[in-house]
Amino acid sequence: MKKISNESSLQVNFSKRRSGLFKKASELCTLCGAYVTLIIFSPSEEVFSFGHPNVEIVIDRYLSQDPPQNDDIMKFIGDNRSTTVSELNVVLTRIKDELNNKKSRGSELSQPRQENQAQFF
Amino acid sequence: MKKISNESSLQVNFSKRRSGLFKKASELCTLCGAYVTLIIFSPSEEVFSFGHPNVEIVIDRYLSQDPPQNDDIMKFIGDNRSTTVSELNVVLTRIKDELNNKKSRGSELSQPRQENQAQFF
DNA sequence: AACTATTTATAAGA
DNA sequence: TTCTTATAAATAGTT
Repeated sequence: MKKISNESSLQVNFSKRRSGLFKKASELCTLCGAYVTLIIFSPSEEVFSFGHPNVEIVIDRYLSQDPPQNDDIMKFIGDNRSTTVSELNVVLTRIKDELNNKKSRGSELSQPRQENQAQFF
Repeated sequence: MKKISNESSLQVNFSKRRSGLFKKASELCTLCGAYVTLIIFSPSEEVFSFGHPNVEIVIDRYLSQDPPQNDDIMKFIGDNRSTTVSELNVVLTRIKDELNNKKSRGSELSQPRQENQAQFF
């Protein structure tokens, strides 16, 4: 699985998959009572978001985890039955970036978390 | 579509759908080069997260939108081909909570956004 | 956890 | 874009 090169089919594909993702996210809330937030930026910087009960509450809860749970990534890998190599690459990229972030992080938002997380690495 | 009452089938269902959602989120990143974050809290408070390039970057970008785009919810509704009544309820709940949040909001994290958003309501 | 019948999502084309 | 439809994938229920 690789990035779609054709511009117009990328646009169509993005639109369809975005819809599908939001639908499944809301179904997970309804079916299981989960708290979920999903934020998507298109390649052209458009933002689309969903949150239950709302985006900010889930973000707040995520950022104020004490101590932060870093095993969530592992849970994802372990649970994903049919993960392909290229999908795992996405996850590995995330882990790499995550590790880099421990060392140099700039935004005001992330700052408060830095001290907490530092203990874990 | 309604919340699953049976505890063990809820657990199984949550596990399967969570995997599916993470897989689709990572596929959207790979296929379309989108920036995505997905945060899920299970009913038992476990947290699962995914982000590309990572969770914090997408959150930062979402929270620092200036001006914040409030039409994202409408885009979701307009785009979702086969949205059912119960799924729309989830969205409407979000809108309601969002509106409530404009009036009373407490957390440090959300505070900076409050002024920006107030102009929109 | 594995199997499978069924439903749903998606890609490609009109 | 929207609609159609063949194919692929996800899911629910079962064992």
